[in-house]
Amino acid sequence: MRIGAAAAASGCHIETIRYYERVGLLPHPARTDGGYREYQPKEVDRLRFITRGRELGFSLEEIRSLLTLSDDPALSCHDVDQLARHHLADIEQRVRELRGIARELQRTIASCAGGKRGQCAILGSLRQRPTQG
Amino acid sequence: MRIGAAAAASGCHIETIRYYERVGLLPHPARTDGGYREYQPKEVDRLRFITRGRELGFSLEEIRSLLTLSDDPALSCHDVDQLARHHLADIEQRVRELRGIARELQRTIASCAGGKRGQCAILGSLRQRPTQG
DNA sequence: CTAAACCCTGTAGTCACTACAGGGTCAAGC
DNA sequence: GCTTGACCCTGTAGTGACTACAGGGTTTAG
Repeated sequence: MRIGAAAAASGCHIETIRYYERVGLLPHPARTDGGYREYQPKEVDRLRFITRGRELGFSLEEIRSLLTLSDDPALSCHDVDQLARHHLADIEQRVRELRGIARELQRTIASCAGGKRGQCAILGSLRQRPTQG
Repeated sequence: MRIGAAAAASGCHIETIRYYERVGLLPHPARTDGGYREYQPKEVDRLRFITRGRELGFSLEEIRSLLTLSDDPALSCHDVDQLARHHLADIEQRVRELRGIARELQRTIASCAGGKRGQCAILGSLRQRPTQG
């Protein structure tokens, strides 16, 4: 199939597919006489693997590792597990940080209380050092 | 004060200060005879406002808006409030997404169960479509 | 035969920095 | 006066993961 169909099958933009090829995540596919990329089912599977990994928030480098592990016939499940756990820990850390930020914003917005006067609590909070709590 | 001191006072890297100046978030400061940037307290305050906004996850464009609103003598508190609420909604959306990803990863990791056999549940999950749940 | 849909390459833009090369300035110590 | 080192300057290029575009070529349907 050609790149448009591969894009439709994988939920990945055409430009992104070419980008993945450029950075070496996808092999160079065969070409038609007219110079069009011609993808085999196996290559589309690989592309889906990548997009799925992206959906799960893995970086392209992490996906590169996962692909290497996946290609390995003597499948080292332990390495995959380690990578996934590490990634999970990263995500959980990000969630904690964002929740902290959200709490602080909520507090700031609440203290604004529709104030019609010249003193804006939100701007005031930005002018100050972070509240520790 | 010079840029190094301004960096220390604001918790912002020297290169980042120059970058903010380049993109127009900070005014061009006065220069010493030797060509060094010379910052006034007011400019350091502005820099702190920016770094604080970044800590709260505002984009530089959002901070640009906040600075404009902050500079406005007829302070439009409503606009500030709207911007902050919108930003909060963005963050909460991001947290929901990340939590969804974390849940899915947890499930996948759990189903791996230290398997010593050739079938890795994590890689298997990546080879498939997203689970809908 | 023509128009539209599809595809190609190569380059540059996005965001918010960060790193570097290759210089200049300034203060302290000898 | 001279050297050493800390500090600063400009300009450019790199990061990650794309995205957008210019300026072309190919294929297919009517």
